[in-house]
Amino acid sequence: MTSSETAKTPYYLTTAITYPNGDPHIGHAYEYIATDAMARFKRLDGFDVKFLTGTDEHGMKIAQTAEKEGLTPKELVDRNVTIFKDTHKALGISYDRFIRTTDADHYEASQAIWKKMEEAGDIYLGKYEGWYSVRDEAYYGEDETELREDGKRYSKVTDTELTWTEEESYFFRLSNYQDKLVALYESQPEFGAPRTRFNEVISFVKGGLEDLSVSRTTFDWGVPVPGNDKHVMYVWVDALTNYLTAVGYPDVDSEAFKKYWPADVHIIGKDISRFHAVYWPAFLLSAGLELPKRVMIHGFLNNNGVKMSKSLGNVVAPADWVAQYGLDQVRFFLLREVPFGADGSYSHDAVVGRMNSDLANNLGNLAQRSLSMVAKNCEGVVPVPGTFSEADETILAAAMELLEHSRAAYQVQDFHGSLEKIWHVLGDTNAYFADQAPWVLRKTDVPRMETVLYVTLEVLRIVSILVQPVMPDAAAKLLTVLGQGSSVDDVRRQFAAIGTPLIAGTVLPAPAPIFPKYEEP
RNA sequence: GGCGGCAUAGCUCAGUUGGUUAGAGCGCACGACUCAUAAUCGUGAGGUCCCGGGAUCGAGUCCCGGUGCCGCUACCA
Repeated sequence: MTSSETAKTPYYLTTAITYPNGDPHIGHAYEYIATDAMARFKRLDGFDVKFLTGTDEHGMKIAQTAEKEGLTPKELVDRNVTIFKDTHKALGISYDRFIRTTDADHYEASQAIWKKMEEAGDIYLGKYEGWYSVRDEAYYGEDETELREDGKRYSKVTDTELTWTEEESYFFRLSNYQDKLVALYESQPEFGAPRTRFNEVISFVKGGLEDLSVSRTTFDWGVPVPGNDKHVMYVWVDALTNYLTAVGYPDVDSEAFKKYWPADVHIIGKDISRFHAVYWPAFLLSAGLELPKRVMIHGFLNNNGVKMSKSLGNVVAPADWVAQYGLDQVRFFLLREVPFGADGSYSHDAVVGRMNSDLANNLGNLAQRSLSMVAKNCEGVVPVPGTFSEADETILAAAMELLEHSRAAYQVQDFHGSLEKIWHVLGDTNAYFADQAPWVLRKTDVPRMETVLYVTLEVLRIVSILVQPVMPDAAAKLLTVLGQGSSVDDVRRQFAAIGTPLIAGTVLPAPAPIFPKYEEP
C-alpha cells in the first residue's frame, strides 16, 4: 500500500484449459461462466484480477485427429481454437489472457519447470511397461484387458490386440510426495472443494502413490523434454504449467509473477481433480514454487438427468442456448439452478422457469412497476424519502446485508447461494411493495408513496450492483434506468458504492422492461 | 471387490450439536389487488422423511442390517 493510493489486492483465477478436439458444449460454458462471474465479482469488489483461460493443444489425440483430417497438428488447433474463442466471446467471458499451450512462452515455462524438477532430483529415466495397442497407440491397464481363447490379450475397450511393451520414459518421483501432500490437505482444508470431491482425492493419495510417467516417445506433438528430443512431455506436465506461464514464469522476479502467484483458485471439472489436487501441487513442491490456494471442483451437467452424449443427440451448444434464451438468462440459469460443486440438470422447462419466474416476474416486474410509478408520479426523478418506517428499515437492512453475504458465498464459489439470498430479498420486497400499496398512497399520502418508491429503488440498486457478475448486460441496463451512470467502471456501480444511497432528484430515463418473458413459439 | 456419498411434498432441494403442528422455491387450487412484463400479494393442498430393527423420555437427525442410485479405486484431455 502506497501513501497516495491504495494498492489493489491481486486475485488470480483460472479455468481449466480446454482440449480443442471437439465442439464446445454447455459443460464448457458452465465452467467459463462460473469463473467469469467470480472474476467480475472480484473486480467489482476492488481486486486487481487476472483471469486466465485457454486451450490445451498437445497430446496424442490431437495428433491423431490431425492426421485423420490431413492436417498438421498445428493447423488443426489453429482452426479449432477459433471455435473456442468465439464461444468465449458469445458468453461474455472477460478473460485477461487466452493461453494456448502452443504459445512460445509456454514452451519456455514448461521446459523451465521440468528442469527445476530435474534439479530437485525428482525426474529420472526409466522404463514404462504395460499392455500396448499398436493400433490405438495407447497403453491399457490390466483391468482393461482380457486374455482370449487364442492366447492373446485384447483391449476390452477398443478390441485391439495388445503386446507387452517396454518404453523408455522419464518418471516423476510422485512417491516421494505422499506425506507432503497429506500434510498439505490437513493443514489447508480449503485447498480442495467441495469436501466430498476433496475426500476422494485424499483417499487416493493415502492409498499410496507410484511414480508418474511424464514423457512419451510414441508421438512428438508436445513440448520436447530438455536435453532429450526423443521425448515429449506428458501432456499434463505442460498443461498444468499454463497457470505459471501466464504470470511470467520462469521469470519469478517479474512483476506479474510476484503479484499474481500463487493462484487464488483453479476452477475445474470433477474429471480432472486428481491432476490439479495431486500432481500439480507435487510438481510445484518439487520446483520450489508456492501452491495455489484452492482447487474448486465443479460437477457435470445432465440433460434432464441424462448424461450428455453425441449419440443421444442431447448435447447443447452454448451458442444455441444464447440465441434461444439470451446470454444473461443462460448465465443466470446455470449459476442459480445448480449448487456449484454438485452435478446439475438442465431442461428447457427449467430454463424457462428461471427466466420467467425469477427474472421477468420477481426482478424485472418489480423494477418496472416501481419505476413506472416514479415516472408517472414523481416527474421521473428519484423522489425525496421521508422518515423511514420500521418496514422500510427492515427491507433496506436486508438488502444492505446482501453484500457481506455474497462476499462470503463467492469466497467459496457458492454462486447459487449468493443468488438464492438475493432473490429471497426480492421476494420480501415484492411483499413489501404489495403491503405498502403505493398506488393507494398516491391518493392518500403522497410523501409516504415517495418514501416507499425510494426504498424500493434502493433495493433494486443494491441488487443490480450485486448481480452484475452474473448478468452483466441486464444489470447494466437496470443501473442505467436507476440513474447510476452508463459504464461498468462508474464508481456508482462498484461494490464500494453499495452503502451510498440514491440521491433524490436524480433524473431517471423512461423505464422499459429488461427481462423478456419466454413465450413458446 | 474395497472406500465413500446419497435416498425428505408432483418437481428441484433445505433441514444446526436428536426435542412442541417436518420447511423453501417451482408447479397446482382458491381468494385479494390493479402500480406493473395477466405481473404481484395471501391462503391451501395434508409428504409411511427408502425398508426393517435398536439404544433413548423423545429421531428425518444417532447405531445395526437391508434395498436402490451415485462417486472414487493412477499415468488413454
